[in-house]
Amino acid sequence: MSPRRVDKTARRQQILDAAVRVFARRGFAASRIEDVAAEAGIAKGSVYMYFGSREEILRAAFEALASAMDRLLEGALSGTGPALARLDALIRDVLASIAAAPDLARVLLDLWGSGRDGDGLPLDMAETYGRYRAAVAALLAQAAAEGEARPGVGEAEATVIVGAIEGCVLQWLIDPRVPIGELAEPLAAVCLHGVRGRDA
Amino acid sequence: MSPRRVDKTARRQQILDAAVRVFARRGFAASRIEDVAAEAGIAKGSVYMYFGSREEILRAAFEALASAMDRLLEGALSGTGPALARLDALIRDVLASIAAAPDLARVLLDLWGSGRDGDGLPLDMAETYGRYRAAVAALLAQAAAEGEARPGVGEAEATVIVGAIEGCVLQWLIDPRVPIGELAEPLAAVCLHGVRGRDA
Amino acid sequence: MSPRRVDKTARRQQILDAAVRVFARRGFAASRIEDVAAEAGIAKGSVYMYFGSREEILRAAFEALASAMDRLLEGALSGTGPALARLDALIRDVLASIAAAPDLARVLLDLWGSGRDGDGLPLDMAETYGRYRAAVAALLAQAAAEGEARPGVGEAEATVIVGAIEGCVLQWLIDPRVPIGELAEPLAAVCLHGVRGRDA
Amino acid sequence: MSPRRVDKTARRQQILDAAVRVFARRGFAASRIEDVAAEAGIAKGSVYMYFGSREEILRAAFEALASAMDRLLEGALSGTGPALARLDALIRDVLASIAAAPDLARVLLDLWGSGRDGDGLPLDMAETYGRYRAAVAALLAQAAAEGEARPGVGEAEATVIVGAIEGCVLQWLIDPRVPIGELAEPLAAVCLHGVRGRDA
DNA sequence: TATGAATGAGCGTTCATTCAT
DNA sequence: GATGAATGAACGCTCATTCAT
Repeated sequence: MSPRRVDKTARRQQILDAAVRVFARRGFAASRIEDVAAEAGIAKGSVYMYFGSREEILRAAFEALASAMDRLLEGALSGTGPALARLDALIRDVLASIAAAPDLARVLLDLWGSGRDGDGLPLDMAETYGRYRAAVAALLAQAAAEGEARPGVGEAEATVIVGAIEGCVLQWLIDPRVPIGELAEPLAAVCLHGVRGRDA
Repeated sequence: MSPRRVDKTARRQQILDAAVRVFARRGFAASRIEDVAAEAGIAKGSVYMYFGSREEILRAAFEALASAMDRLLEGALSGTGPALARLDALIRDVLASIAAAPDLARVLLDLWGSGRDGDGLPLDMAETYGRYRAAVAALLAQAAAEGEARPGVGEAEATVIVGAIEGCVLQWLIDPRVPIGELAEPLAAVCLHGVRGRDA
Repeated sequence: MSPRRVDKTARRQQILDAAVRVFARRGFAASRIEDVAAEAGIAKGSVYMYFGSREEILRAAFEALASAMDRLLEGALSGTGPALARLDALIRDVLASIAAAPDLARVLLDLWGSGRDGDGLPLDMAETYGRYRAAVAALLAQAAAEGEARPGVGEAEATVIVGAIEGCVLQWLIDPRVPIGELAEPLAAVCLHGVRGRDA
Repeated sequence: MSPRRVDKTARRQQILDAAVRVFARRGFAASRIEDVAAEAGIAKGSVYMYFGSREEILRAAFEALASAMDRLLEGALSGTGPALARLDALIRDVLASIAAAPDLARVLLDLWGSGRDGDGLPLDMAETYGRYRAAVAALLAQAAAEGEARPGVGEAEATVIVGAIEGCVLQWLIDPRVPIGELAEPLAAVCLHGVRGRDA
């Protein structure tokens, strides 16, 4: 009548957190369900009470990442103030967000490659990055309207800026010695002014 | 040098090319030795006459990619002319190189994540990207010396520029609709002048 | 006898009925304890308050079937009147009994194969069918004594008659379009007179 | 250039034979692929070179059984001579066929129950038995035309005769002490003349 | 040299059973 | 009593690798 009570949502999150740590350490392909269970301190079979399959855990990690990113984009778009300042803030927020959850960020290495032919993981990373670019493009368009960006900046420049951010993350993922925490400043500076400098 | 029909090197290359096509299509994790053999038009067991293991094929792909990149970096560093022009040319060359061998480029998705705990693949991607950044940093330093870049540009800006290039490649890998071929121009423009523009 | 809502026996029967429906639908091998519990409207763990194991439920179904059959055989043997008439009635009763509880009958498909090496189910189906044959043989012997069956009919003919009955049931189990309800008449006719007919 | 050579068909048959022995012993549900492989003297994985799944092995057994039966029915229908004599011969042939391959016959216990909801085995046992009944019905119709069976014998009587045959097999499967080899005579006698006897 | 049949370790997933509440 | 979360042994299947030919 009063059975064992558990917060299923919390449990699921606990497993997801454990999985993210394991994925970060070994990569998704080399991560065994048993590793995840051990990291979560539960039995192998128990994982399947909360996730239907190994892939579903990866998808959950993707969703966590994507919704965090969407929150940031939303914030940048709905903010007030000059567009360029908001772009600058977005750059800082994205890097801060990644530094705050580095294990989750490491899963990007597995996520970027997902969705190819055989893996049954239609994560729609493409759409997520599309939204990313669209948000940055919108900020650039506003900045141009405000006279703070040169006329004509558009999708291509948005791709470059998104690329610069994600490319910095990529380098840090490949080599943790890359000082991700100190990159916000130069990242914003280069994106806004280039290496020739504000007045070169 | 004394070929009986095809020499070992050519055969090995043929298998590597086939493997790269398969990896590009399905990702390394989902690529079976049998798929590679079939794509190469040989028998499964024959692959092992040229590669010691499945991982070794991926390592060979990495080496092809890394040496192509080194060749480009070498060219940029040893070239003559203004450093900024050589950086601009490097950016174009990298993108052209990727567009010329898109399947090999797609393997980056698997390579970036390699070298983690469990996968027995000490590829030293980190060092490769370190050389990449060092080359760009050297160009920036020269440009600064030439008065073409603002003083103080260094490692951090090099990381941002490498990030911008690779981040554009990343976006194209995630979504082939991203027009990688048209990105050289805006990439160079943003890296050199930022979105505010040459005279903003 | 002192029920707190429902007594244990009724609850057990309720679970058995549910199990029989599930077994009939999916077969024993594909039937999960959870399916049975859901069909019974109780929780999975509760099944174990009434049955020691999954196999024990199947054994209970066997016992229900066997005791129903024994009741029928008992009736035929203890009845009065000509033996052949009682055999005729037995045939009708068996078919009627099966038509009255078709789900239970479907479990025969799982029961017939039980008791083999690995399944830990010593159901003694063999003995049940032995009693079945013995009863029919007894009726035949009486019929022969009454001059209503040819002399010499014995175990073998009993096996054929039991076979004919169960073989008709088998065909209906395999294909429900077989009109089990209309088979009593021709079954009795063939067993008693053959296809050549009463006066062929 | 001259790789190991095997007769794939023979190998497949060897595995099927082994599987049939295992299925006969433990039943399909309790038979592990590893048991089959061990019985065949090969490794577990090798089974999958010849069968796509565990179920496919059972299906192959079904097909062997069904085609043997079809051959017998074909023979009876295409034979010459009085229809009743051919029915008599069919009965003997079926029993002889089963006695000649008792392990294969034991698989019937698993086959009869196949094709239910959850098991993904659309074996069409129903159609096989439909052909069986149709053949017997055709023989009976011919016999009636020849004046050797009473008019009006039809599908129902065919069902009874098929039932009698298969029901005898069933009893032998349940209890190997049932003398299947000695049942042809009484089976034919009862089917043709009933227990009252030729001239009762 | 090339082959492809054979291997067997390894893993994802299932589910009967247990037991704390 | 009743529950349902948790367990972990078990098994189907895969596939990198080997090796006899």
